[in-house]
Amino acid sequence: MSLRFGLLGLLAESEASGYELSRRFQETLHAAWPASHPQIYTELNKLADENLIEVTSRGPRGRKTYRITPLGLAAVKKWLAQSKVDHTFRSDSLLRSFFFWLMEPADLQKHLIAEQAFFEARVAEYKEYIALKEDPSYIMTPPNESLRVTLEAGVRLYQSLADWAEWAQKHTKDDL
Amino acid sequence: MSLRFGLLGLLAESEASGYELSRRFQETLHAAWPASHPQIYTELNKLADENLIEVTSRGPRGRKTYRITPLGLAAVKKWLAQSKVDHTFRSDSLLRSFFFWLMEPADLQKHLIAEQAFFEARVAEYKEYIALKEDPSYIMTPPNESLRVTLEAGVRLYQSLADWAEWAQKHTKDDL
DNA sequence: AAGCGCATGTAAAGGGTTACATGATTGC
DNA sequence: GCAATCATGTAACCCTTTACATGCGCTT
Repeated sequence: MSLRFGLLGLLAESEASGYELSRRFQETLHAAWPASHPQIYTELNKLADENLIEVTSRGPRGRKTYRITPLGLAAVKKWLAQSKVDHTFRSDSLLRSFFFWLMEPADLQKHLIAEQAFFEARVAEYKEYIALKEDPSYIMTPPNESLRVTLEAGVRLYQSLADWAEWAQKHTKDDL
Repeated sequence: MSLRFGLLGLLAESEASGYELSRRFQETLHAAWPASHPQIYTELNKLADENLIEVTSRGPRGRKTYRITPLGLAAVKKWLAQSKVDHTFRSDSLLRSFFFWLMEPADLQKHLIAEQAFFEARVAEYKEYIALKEDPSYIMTPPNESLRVTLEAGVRLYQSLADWAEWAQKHTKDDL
């Protein structure tokens, strides 16, 4: 159910075509909610059927530009204000940690070092993005303010996992 | 693909029936990889077909106890040592944060307070679990050592989100 | 004219949730 | 005898991924 609201949320900011939404998903929302292009195009057609969005123009190569309707805007706002947050959490990374005891110590150390590097790379990526926004020449629109808040979550989340991976290296080494 | 390895990993520790595995998933792995009972029973039958596990006994009420086979044990170990970690991350909670600018300030504050409380409750839960393990009378088996490492990840992860939710309250308030 | 990027889709398969269904055993 | 818990499963539906398919427009 979240994909549709991700799309509606992006369209609340400005009109866009499926292709543009696909790219914006890739660049930003992807970190919190991955979506592939067939899924996006399918969902856009459904949203249009339900009158939550509408086609405003057709360009070259069959390009369709969508705009959110008042009905659609009301739907996102209702989702944000009234629906229960789904706290489902799935992580291959953490699932593996339950079974570290089945790994060769050398493999485990290698694994944890790679994990730490991965998480730190994410932290660096988000910090760089934040730095761009803190440049005084950068125009702070409301959507950009929100993006700033999301990026802060990303930095903190991945920093905590990087620290964990580092801690786990020491913790599992001591026990040998 | 991760579900099967979650089941194999649990069976590597000891024999169990589908019902027991279902309950153990609920208690522990659930936090990193939720699984419902129809999914578990279906997967167990597939694993048995592929000779990765085998039925060792049948009890009352059609109860079947499964044991991991050497083939199955090799499969989990290979998964742990050789397969790429899937870093896919999905979070309704973070997705919403992209669209905070669409919320009424009062609703946003309420939302962030509730999120903080939720994350803090998780932290408390995991810390309590860790405290149990740190009791000197507690026997530290290898699986329990790993569980300790996983719980540490849980504490750090949810603490970072709780801190973020608190930070976001201030950050979004200042801008009004 | 060839090749790349734009642009949208369909189809099949896999993974996951929810609802439905059934029946045995235990404890009161 | 009744209710709760044990115990396993099927069916339908939804969401997501991957592979396949098509064609336009721009640049070289």
